[in-house]
Amino acid sequence: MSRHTPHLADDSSRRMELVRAAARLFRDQGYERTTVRDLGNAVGLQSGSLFYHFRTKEEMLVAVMALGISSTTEQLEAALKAAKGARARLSALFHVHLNSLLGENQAALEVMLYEWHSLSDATRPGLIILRDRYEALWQQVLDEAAAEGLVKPDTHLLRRSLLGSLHWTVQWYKRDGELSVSELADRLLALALTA
Amino acid sequence: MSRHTPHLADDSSRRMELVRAAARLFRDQGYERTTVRDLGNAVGLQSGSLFYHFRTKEEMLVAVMALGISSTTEQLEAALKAAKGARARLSALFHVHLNSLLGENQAALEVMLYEWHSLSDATRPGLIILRDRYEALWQQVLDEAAAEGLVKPDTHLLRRSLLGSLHWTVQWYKRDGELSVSELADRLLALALTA
Amino acid sequence: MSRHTPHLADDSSRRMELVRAAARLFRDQGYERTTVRDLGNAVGLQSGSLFYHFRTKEEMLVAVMALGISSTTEQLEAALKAAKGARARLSALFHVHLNSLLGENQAALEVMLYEWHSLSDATRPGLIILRDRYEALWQQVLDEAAAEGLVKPDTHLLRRSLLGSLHWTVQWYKRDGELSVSELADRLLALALTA
Amino acid sequence: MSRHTPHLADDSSRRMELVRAAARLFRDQGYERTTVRDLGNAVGLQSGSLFYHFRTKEEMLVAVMALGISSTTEQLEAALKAAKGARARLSALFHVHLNSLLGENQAALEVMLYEWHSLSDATRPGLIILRDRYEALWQQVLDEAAAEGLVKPDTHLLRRSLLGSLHWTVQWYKRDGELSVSELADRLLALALTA
DNA sequence: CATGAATGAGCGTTCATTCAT
DNA sequence: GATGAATGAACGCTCATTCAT
Repeated sequence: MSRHTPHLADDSSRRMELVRAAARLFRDQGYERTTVRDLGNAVGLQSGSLFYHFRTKEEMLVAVMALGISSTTEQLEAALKAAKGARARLSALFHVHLNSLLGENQAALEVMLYEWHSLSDATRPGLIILRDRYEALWQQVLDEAAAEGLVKPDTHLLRRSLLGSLHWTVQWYKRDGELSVSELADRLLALALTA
Repeated sequence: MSRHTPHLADDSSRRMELVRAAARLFRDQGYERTTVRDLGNAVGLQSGSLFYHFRTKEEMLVAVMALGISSTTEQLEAALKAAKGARARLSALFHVHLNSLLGENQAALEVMLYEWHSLSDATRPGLIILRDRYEALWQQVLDEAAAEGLVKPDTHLLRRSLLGSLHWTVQWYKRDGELSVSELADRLLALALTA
Repeated sequence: MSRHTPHLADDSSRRMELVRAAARLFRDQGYERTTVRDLGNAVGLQSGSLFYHFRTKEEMLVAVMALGISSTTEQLEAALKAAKGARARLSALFHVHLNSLLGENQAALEVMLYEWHSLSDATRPGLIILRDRYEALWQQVLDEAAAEGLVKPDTHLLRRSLLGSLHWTVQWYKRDGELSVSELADRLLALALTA
Repeated sequence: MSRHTPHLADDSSRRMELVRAAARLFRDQGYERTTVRDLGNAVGLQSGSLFYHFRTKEEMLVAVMALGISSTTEQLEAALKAAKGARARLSALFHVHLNSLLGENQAALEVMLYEWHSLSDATRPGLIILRDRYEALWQQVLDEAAAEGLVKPDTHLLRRSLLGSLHWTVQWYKRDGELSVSELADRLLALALTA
C-alpha cells in the first residue's frame, strides 16, 4: 500500500489529525472556500507540506467523506447486532444516525451531504459504494419492521423519505435548545410508525 | 415595467435570461466552480458585460434563489386558494412542492438548497424571509390537517420532517423512470397520513 | 475648428461644466482613479455621452490643465499691466500665483502640477508651451527686480526656487487657518527679498 | 537578520530587489500605471509570486516610500553629527537632500513626493511620522542658523519654502548638464542666506 | 518530513470606449 | 445630443501544486 493511499489502514496520526481538521473546515467554510493554507494552519504545517500526506486537496475531501460514512456504518452495524427485535433495531437506525450526524461525526457527514458535487467523476463511485452499504442496512431493518406492521409497507420510498428527514435535521437542529438528540430521534421515529 | 416580466419589477429580459442560465450552471457545477466566463458564454456575452446587469456574481446567486423560492410560493398560494378542504390543501403542498423542485424551478431551488453557505452574511437575511414565508404556508395547512386527524399532531416536527423528505428527492428522483412526479407526490403524502 | 477640439474658443457650457467637474475630481481622486462614470455622474450624464464632448478621457485632462495655466497667465498679465514699478510687479507675481493656486483655479492647477506624468508624449508639448509662457513672465519681472537690487541676481535659479516654494504651498496651506492667502504671499515675498 | 540588510529588519534580498525595482517603475510610469506584471518582469518573477513577498501592491508602494525617506533621514543624521557649526549644518541640509533626491534615492523619493495620494487612509499616518521626523531635523538646524543671523528668522515658513524649492528640482534638474548636484546645493543655499 | 519560494493558470471585477437607437 | 448595452483588454489577486534544499 503506497503511503499516499486514502484508505484508513495506515493512517498516521498526522493524517488523521488532518482529516479531522479538514472535516471541520470543509463543513464551516465549504470545500472550495477552504484553502490548503487554511488546512496547513489548522495542523501547524506549511501548505506545501500537506502534499506529503495527500496527493491533492480532493484526496482530503474523499478521506473526510469516507471517514464520516464508514464510522457511522460501523456504529450502526454494532448497534444492530446488540438490538433485540424489529422495534429495537428500527429505533437504532434513528438513534445512531442522529448521534452521528448531530454529534461526533457531524462535520464529516455534513461534508458528505453537501460537498458531493465537489467530487470529480473519478472519485465518486468509491464513495457511492460506502453510501450504498449504509443504506442497505436501513433497507433490511425497514423491511423487517414493515413485516411486523411497525411501518407502512412502501419501504423503498420510506427509506428515502426517512433519510431525507434525518439529513435535513442538520439544517435546523440546535444543540443548545431544549430538545436532546435522543428525544429528537424518538419523536422522528414516532412520526414514522403506523400507530 | 415590461409586460413580459411578471415577477420581479425591473428585470429586463436579459436579466431574466441570465438568472435562468445562472440557475442551471450553479446547480450543475456549483456556484464556486462556475466562472463569470461560463455565465457569459451561456448567454452570449463577454464576462465583463455581466457586470452591467449585476453588480457582483453573488448578486446573481441571490437572484437565482429569490426567483426559485418566490415563484414556488406564488404557485402554492394559488393552489391553496383553489383547493377545497384540508385534505385537498394537504395534497397541494406535496404536488406544488415536487412539481416545482423536480420541474420548472428545479435548478433555482436546488441552488437554494445547496448553495446556502455561498451567501455572505449580508445577503442571507433577505432570503430567510422568503423561505420563512413559504414554510409558514406549510405550517398552516399541516395544522388544519392535524385538527382533522389527517396527520399526526406533532406538526412542527412534521413540517421539518416532510420538507426534508421532499428536498431529498432531488438527490435520487430520475425524470425518465417509471414514477411520475405526481405519483411520487401521492405516495409520499400517503406515507405521512395517519391512516 | 472641429467640435472635438480641446481649445477654449468654442467651449459650450456643457464642456466647461465638464472641465470644471473634471478638475475637481482629478484633483481629489487622481486622474487614474477617476472613472468616466464619475465624470458623467458629476454633470448628470451617462458615461458614454461624455465622448460626444471629448474624444478621450485624456483630452479632458488636457483641457483641465490648459484651463488652469491659461487663466492664471491671463490674470498675471492683467495684474502686471496694472502694477507700477518693479516692486509692485514682483509682488503681483506672488499674489496672483497664490490666489490662483490656493483659490479659484486650485483644482486645475494642482492637476497640472501632479498629473503631469498622466499625459501621453503627444499631448505634453502643447502644455509645455503654455507653461513656458507663464514662466517667461516670471523671468522678466525677476530680472527687473534684480536690476534694482530687490532680489539676488541669480534670477534663473531664483525663478525655479520660488516657483518650487509656491507650488509646494498646496501641500500644507489650510484655508481655514489664521494665515490668509494674501499674508502668505507677502511673507513668502519677504523671504525672497535681499533686504 | 541577514548581514546585508541594514535598514529594515526582515527584508530579504528578494524583497529589497523588489522595492528598488518598484521605486523605479512607480517613478517612471506612476503607481497606477505600473502593473504587478511589470513589477514581476522587472525582477524575473511571475506576477502571482510577488504576493508571497508583499500582501498587496500598495504594500510595495509603502515600502518604497519608507525606504526613501528613512535612508535620507539616516544620512542627514550622520551628516549633522559630523558637521561643526551652524553654517556647516545648514549646508548639510542642502547637500544631503539634493544628493538623495537627485541621486541614489531619487526614484523612491520622487514616488514619495508624487504618489502621496495613491496611499490609502490607513497607510498614510505611518509615513507621515517618518516625514515629520525628517522635517524636524530641518527645523532644528534652521532655528540654529536663524539664531546666528544666517537666515531670516521666519524659520517655520522658511522650512516649507526651502523644502518646496528643493523638491521642485526634480522637475527640471538634468544630471548631464553643466551644473553638478553639489554646485546646485551651494547656489540654492546662497539664495537662502541673508547675506 | 518539512519548508520557503515559486509557478502559472485562472478568478471576479474594472473601465475607457463604441455604437445602434 | 444622449442613452443603454456591450466590448475586450487588462487588472490585482488567489491558490493548488511543485520542488530544491
